[in-house]
Amino acid sequence: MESTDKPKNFIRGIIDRDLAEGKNKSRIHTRFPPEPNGYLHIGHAKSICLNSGIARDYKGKFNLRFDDTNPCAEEQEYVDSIIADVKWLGADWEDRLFYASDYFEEMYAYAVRLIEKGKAYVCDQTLEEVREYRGTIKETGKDSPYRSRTPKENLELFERMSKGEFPDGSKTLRAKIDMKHPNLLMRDPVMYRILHEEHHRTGSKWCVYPMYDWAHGLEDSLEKITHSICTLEFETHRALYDWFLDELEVFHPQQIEFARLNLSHTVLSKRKLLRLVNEGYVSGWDDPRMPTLAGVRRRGYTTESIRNFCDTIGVAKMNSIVDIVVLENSIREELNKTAPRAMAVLEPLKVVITNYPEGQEEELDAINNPEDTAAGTRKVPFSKELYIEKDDFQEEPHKKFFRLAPGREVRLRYAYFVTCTDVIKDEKGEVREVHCTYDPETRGGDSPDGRKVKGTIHWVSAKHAYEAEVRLYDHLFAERNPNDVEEGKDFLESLNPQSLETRKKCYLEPGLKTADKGNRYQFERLGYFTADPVDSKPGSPVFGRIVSLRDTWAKVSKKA
RNA sequence: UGGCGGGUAGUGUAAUGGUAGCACCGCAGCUUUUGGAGCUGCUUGUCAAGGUUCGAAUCCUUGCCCGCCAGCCA
Repeated sequence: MESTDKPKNFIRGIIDRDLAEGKNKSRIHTRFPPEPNGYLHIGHAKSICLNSGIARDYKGKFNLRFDDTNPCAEEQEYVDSIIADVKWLGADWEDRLFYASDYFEEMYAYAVRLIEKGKAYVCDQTLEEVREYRGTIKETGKDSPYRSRTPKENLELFERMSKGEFPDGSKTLRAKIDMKHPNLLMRDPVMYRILHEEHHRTGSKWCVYPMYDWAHGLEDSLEKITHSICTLEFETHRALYDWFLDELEVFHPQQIEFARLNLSHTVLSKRKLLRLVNEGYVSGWDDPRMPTLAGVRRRGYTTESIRNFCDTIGVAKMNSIVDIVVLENSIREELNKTAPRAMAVLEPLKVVITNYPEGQEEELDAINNPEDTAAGTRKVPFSKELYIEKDDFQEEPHKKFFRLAPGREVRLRYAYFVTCTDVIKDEKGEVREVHCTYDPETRGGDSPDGRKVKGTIHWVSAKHAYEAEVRLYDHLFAERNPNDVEEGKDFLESLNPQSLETRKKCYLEPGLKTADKGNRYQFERLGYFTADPVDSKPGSPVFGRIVSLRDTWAKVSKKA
């Protein structure tokens, strides 16, 4: 590869070699083949970025294909969400959106060819019999008694199967390979099963449906895919993939396997995510706490951040668990550069500027983004009564605490130097409000006499502040380890209780009232927040935290 | 006494026989109109034992450890 900024991995190494050898006439064609039985999650993003990234960098093509060969769990809603998510990630399939179900006719014809060749037969064994005859890891299998049917018989039976003459499970079409093969998958695998089930696209047209191993290679072959990239658990399937394509003597793509993504503290299993949705633990697949693409998008993650994340984690064949902080870092890195700053107070403490004229108001200039001068400035209203963050005041300051304390002068960001003169407490001894004096000479936050303050704190004008709702959900749904649930325990028991969403009132500078849905902000020192694209209403955005506190995660990790 | 695939700092990933690098985490210093921002620096690694070689993370042998496979799921 000529460019060094492109990701390096073993798959690109294979492609470089293939290209050097002129394989497939130096054509590169990849695909992403999800089954529409759930929403896509961050793990899928890895595959999408890998496949579409290769097509992009090598000037090849990339297909989006729905592997909809099992009507039982597949739904149009999932198809729609997957299309939206892949598009959001910026993968471009141009006009090549395909469905395995579009190939059912061709697959059928190929199956007939295999039967004619004497390489496939109709089997009447029950599920239990098939299992029993398959043998085990240590013992070889036994031939099915139906294995010796003639091609003529098989042809006739297969036709009757597809016409719906037999009930579900009564017959299968099986490849005739080797019941003693050390690889269990090669012991006469099922190619077609009978399923009198409504398919989300083909309706009731079919009642025999192809199995993954039979269908997938054909789909790849039909689309002239050059590199069929899939996850590690399909490694043992490659022998079968190759066997079918060799027997059929059709275009033969190369299957390459890589390790799927595991994220620490994160559930990345469609089955489990489906339970969270169905059992009401979350509001839906796009709940901001979900690791689905719809979820992280709603939470405030950007396309760019997910793509950078995928580049960062790399591609290999080793099973590994990527630390969740790597994901968080990817969005933090971007938002630090792009998100406008705003002042906000989550835990208010009232501050009265005693020497500020009663009823006076003024507007001060605040920088929108110190990382990006082009973002300009905005006006922030100031008045006699303010709110500051409770944490920004300590009556008896610790050694390393440089913010507000009795007798101490600090800067109100973009406003004035103030000095704390009084602390007002209630009968319980709790600090209710703090009185300060301000220095009118320090307007804007700099002192003409050059005196320095050690702390700068953020604030909002009590009178002007916009009272909004913030949601402090913690990151995703967290477990100590994704696949490491104790024996016999439900994974729900290991969910991090801090994932639970907390809603609270907060005070924001008034300009945020008109924040558009999906806008992202850095609330000074409090973190990154986004105006929820789903729950926000015009004029009253609801803000959700995008990145959770690093400290929280440190605590969780220590406990775990 | 099955088959297949893997083991590189704490984590993840490069280096296809030629200086073991990068990112995240961690630590230290500096800096900042709030830092979880910025800058600079630092610690830590080739599963083990043999072998081939001038030279091995890389090739060979043996061992150890880990993952996947016994759906009419994908």
